[in-house]
Amino acid sequence: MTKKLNIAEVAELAGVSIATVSRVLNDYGFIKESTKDRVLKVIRETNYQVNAVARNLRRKKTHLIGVIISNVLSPFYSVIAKAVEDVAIKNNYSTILCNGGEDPEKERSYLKVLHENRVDGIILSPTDKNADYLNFLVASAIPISFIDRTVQGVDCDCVMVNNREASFNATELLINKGYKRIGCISGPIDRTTGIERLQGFTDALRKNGFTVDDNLIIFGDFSLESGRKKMEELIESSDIDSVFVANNDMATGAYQLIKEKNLKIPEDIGFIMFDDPIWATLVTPKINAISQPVYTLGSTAADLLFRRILEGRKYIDQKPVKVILEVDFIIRESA
Amino acid sequence: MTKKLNIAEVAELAGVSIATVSRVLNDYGFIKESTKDRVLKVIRETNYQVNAVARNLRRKKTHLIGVIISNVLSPFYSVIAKAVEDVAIKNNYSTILCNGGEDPEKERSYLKVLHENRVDGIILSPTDKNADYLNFLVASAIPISFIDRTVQGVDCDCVMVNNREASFNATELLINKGYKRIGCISGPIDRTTGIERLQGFTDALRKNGFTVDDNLIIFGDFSLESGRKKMEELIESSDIDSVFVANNDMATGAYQLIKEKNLKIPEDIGFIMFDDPIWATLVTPKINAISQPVYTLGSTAADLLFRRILEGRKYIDQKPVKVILEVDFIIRESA
DNA sequence: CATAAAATTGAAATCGATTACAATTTATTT
DNA sequence: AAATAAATTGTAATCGATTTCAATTTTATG
Repeated sequence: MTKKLNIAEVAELAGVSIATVSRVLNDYGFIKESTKDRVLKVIRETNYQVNAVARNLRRKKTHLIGVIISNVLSPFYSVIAKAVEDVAIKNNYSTILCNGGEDPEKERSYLKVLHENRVDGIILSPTDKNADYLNFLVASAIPISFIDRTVQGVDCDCVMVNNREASFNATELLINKGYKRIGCISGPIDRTTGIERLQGFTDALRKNGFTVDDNLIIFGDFSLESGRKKMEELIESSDIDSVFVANNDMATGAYQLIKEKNLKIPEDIGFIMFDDPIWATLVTPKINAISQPVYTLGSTAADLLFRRILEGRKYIDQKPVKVILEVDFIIRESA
Repeated sequence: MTKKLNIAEVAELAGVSIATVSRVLNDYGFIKESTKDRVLKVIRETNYQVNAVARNLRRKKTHLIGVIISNVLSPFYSVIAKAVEDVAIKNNYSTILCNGGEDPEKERSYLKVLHENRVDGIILSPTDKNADYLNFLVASAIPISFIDRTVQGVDCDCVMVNNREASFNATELLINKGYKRIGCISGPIDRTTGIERLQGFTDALRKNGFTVDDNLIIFGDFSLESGRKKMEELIESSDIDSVFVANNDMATGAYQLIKEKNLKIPEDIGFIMFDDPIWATLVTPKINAISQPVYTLGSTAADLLFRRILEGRKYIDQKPVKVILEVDFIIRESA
């Protein structure tokens, strides 16, 4: 069990002052080659590693960013996590990943932890219930980027996709294929993604002379389980001939149920989903899907964040940017 | 833009000493109710948040653990990440998630970052190339748990599954179904998971009087792309009638290819895979799979880690534990 | 009421680095 | 060789908390 040294002990061993060791650690100022070598030798031999906690305290920078997403298990969010992490590494930052779980309480508690740990920035896919706390964070000058969703009344950089338009197009495809009783498994309407996708759906119905039948619209919580359950309810209560599902996890659940009930796609039921999970092309027939530029979503949010983090003074007072990325609607064989 | 206060300023505002504020923050020692209320009032009104960096420095504890997995995108590792995070929260810890990417360099660099940041413990799915550095970490008394794989010559707690036995059983099923030319898409043999699963495969062949034909064994790197490519090579070079794929990502790629080539499962080709991704039951026919207790894998590793972290003195010198979990071999319709 | 015990508070050391500034050495320029 | 500039190193303050120890105030006890 080797004792863990601190900078003072390294200095002692090398026969120099603490300041000199710090200088070689950070490679700045003037140091004679020979003393530098001597210090480096000690560092190497003792396996000394700086204490980043002390360094961060002094520097008032942690080189840490926090990411709060609602579900690491979802292929959608895990790609985002990866993208953010990639950008972070490129900027020499590490990432604290937090699983908000669509739970405002948990989200709030994570925000607190991240703030207490003085992360240099936060990327958040918010649940819309923590506006006050978020405004407090914004006020205390910690950069935040929203991803996938925003929060009313909080003014931050954000990156999203054209949910409404994409949902509109998807629904219209169903209409054009001749489906008449089109169901929708929507997300919660207190998420911007939930409401916007639903709006796109109803927009399309109205524009094409359909009446919007509330019985055909049912609300899940974006989880697989809810997708499955809501699909079952939809099939049993209303006589739908097709369905638009508002995200990949719910779509997975819905598809499970359709398969169990032995319904044929696209004959018995037309199927279109927001997101394009890997299984969409593995099953037969292949599923029509709205493919989001997920990686870009994440990397863009991270880029925005680092712009503020790194070029602080220059960007800090700039108005927040809102980036809307275009999705790709892929027509395959399910409607 | 509210200024961020420190404990001294809070003390000032409340008209007490720093020590007193610290006492109410941490709820210990004797404090008069009335002064406590006064301090709490100031804290509330100013939205003061402790600086965890300073606290961590003084306490020599960060309440942070690090998790290095090789791919957040893989459903396997993302479940592990979730499990670890769940356990961490329960213990009032936060998690720094790092994507090792099957790259020893990157893994090494992350270990360094985690160590510098003085995380209280590390969970690692290692690549076997950083034994020295790991031993150095072990020596400096930072608790480590291996998950999914181990490293030769490094003595840590670890949690794995019975890879060899499970692969044996899976392969034997293929044999019993009458397949004669059984291929294997193996993982890299410098990962314990790679070698063990391959051993299970060859064990089964030998026990059943097959000769082990090197042409039927091909090595991927556990990624989707490699699964796809290796499947193609296998089909073109050897005339296999069935295949055992050593993990879910490679299996996904392999399945993509099989579908593109319009091969029928299980008639043209029998298919069995290690892991049980969500799509295994979505496709037709459903795929036989070796289902790992993934969540338990993660939570167990985390439990072991926290045992060492929290009950330090008591466990610190205890011999490392090795936990082997049983997988579930699910026979469906693909062989 | 004096005294001991308990409660309450604060002063100052500490954690381990960074960094401004001062001090000393060495090199360069007249 | 003296004066000046540049290079090298060290001292001490600082970041923002926790915690030990001592000092002071209250309360309890005989």
